[in-house]
Amino acid sequence: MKNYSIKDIAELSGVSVATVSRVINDNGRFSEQTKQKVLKVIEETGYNINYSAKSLRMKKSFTIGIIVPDIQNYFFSDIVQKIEKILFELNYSTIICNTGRDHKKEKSYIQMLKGRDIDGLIVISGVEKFSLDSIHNEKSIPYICIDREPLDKSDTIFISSDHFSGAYMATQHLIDQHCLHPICAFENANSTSTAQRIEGFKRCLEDNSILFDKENSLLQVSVQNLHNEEQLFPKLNKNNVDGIFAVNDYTASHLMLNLNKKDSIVPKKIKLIGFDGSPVCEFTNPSLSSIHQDTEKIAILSVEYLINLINKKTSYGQTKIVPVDLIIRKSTEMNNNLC
Amino acid sequence: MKNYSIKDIAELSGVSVATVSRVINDNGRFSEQTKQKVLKVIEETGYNINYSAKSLRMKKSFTIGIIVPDIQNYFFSDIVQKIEKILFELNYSTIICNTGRDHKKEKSYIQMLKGRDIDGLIVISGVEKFSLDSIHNEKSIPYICIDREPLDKSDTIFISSDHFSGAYMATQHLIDQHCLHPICAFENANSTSTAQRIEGFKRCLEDNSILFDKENSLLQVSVQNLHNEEQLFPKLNKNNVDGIFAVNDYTASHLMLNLNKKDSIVPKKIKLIGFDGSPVCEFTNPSLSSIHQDTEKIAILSVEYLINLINKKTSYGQTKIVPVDLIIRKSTEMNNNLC
DNA sequence: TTGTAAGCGTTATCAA
DNA sequence: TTGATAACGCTTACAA
Repeated sequence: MKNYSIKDIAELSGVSVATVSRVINDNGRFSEQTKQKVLKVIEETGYNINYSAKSLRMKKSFTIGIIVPDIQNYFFSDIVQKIEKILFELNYSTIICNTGRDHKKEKSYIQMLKGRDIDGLIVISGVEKFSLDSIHNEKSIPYICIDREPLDKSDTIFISSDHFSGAYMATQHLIDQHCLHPICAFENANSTSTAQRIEGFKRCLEDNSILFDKENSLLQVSVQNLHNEEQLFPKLNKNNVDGIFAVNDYTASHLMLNLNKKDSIVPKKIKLIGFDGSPVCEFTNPSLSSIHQDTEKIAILSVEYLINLINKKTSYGQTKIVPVDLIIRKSTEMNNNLC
Repeated sequence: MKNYSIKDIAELSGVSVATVSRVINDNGRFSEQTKQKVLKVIEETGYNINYSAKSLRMKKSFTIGIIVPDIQNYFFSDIVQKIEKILFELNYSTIICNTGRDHKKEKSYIQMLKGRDIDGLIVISGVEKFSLDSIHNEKSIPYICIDREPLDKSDTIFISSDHFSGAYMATQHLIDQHCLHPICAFENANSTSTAQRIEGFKRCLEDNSILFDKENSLLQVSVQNLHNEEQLFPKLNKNNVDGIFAVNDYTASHLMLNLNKKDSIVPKKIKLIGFDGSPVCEFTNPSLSSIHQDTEKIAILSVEYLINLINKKTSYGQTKIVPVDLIIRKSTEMNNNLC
């Protein structure tokens, strides 16, 4: 079997290439008879569209790029998978670009995506503010930013979970569970969303008249080194910490492992809550309270707005905030049932 | 900024398009002087290669497709991410096709990938034996099967973890930990790898003179319904089950949640071991023993052989088995320290 | 309703 | 060392 081209189909069905093209794309007029004839030949030959040629001609590739830091991360793979599913149903191909948080790799990927004439781009999270790096004009690719602030908001549509409120809810929950000295744990505060979560934490303390000071209310940890982290307990004890809001489940779950290594102090002495709502929450011991992000909604919105942007059906410069939910599990349970 | 083409670059640097192409691809001869001139213009204009045109002309797309059931699954996302990383370094783009285990979606994806003139394909796991569906001839796309048997072994290279030995090791470990009545738990045995794991379990029982019978040695569970599974305990009690080899960590971890819901019977009454070596093993309580798959090795081998296949540097019909490791954690610990 | 032909941006052949 | 040009497979005026 050779690779048939539209020209072969034209010859085999005794019509011109133009007609074949019209039939394939159901565009323009042709008789039912020719249509059947052509379709039959296409069926028989197993003809396959050549997208390179089509893209070249139409300057449109039916391809969407996704820039994502790390598909190993549950939240990212969840959202990517959902976006991909929706796009597939819309007949778009997806090129997933896993940057590994490497700025050079990101640049390089964007270069490649541009060269492939992608119709649109979805940027998920990441450290710096995002910019497509091209002079702002009609040639630039429509893109959507999820959980990552664009350098220029008028360039794009910004979609984000309500990180601030989520963090606020988490912190308030700790306080409601009688935590007097809650702190916020994180690995780094580089990303937009982490920064917002920390802000939410801070605001909640203030609203509850609890002193927030950078030195003692924030705890920077390195998950990699957590298992041989000697300084953790002294730090916690010094400030009488009885509640920890970790900015994501990854940090929270590792923290829990460490805290409970010798004695089970979560939730008895320290209550712990994470952020993301990942599956690991169910498996930790005790199970981990968390803030659940609505990835389904984020995925749907992202695709919807991107497609609208591509078809110029909506305007740039919008911001969409997606609500989050507090999921209460055992890691923040009160000590009613102490023996 | 318009999108510059090679023609623009040619004009701006006062040479022909042919020369520009030669410089860009460093192929053919040209003077150092022209090279510098052209490179300078490229730099200044921010010229970007048009891959559609290049692919169309060269019948080569510098793109590799990956067919994968579900990137939510840790093992898959791990391996996909590693493959993608290696391919990126080799200047290949990757199109990740998440089939959701949907046969029609898979077909549709393969159609699309063919239309994009992909240079090669990596197929990861999946239910049925894989076939590219094209008459076997020179036009077919080189592909690698990971953990999924090809319909025709002479068509491809088959790379797989040593599922059989892994399962054998897991089962032997249960027996070494004094389990007298081990069983094997799984959701379904559709995939090649699961079937092999069950085989390994079976053989190990036989080698240890433990009776294997389909009815009582195998336990089919539905993770979805596990939390309200009433029949689980009667089944286990009936056969005096004291050890469970679950064919993957996903099943194992959910099983553990269920088994320990009321009393902690793992590992005291029942020892439990999984397969995959996913991160969740560290978080379950008790931590989950498992068989670790060497995804790094699998990824490296896959890319290496695929590239060789593309460049006709190796031959079809090979099979590569990648060794696995037994990781012992608390879920299979013996009851020395009973109080 | 159908056909002809130009052109999308490359690479590669052939000639200079 | 360079340049002119055909060809890759497709869509789309424009013509018939």
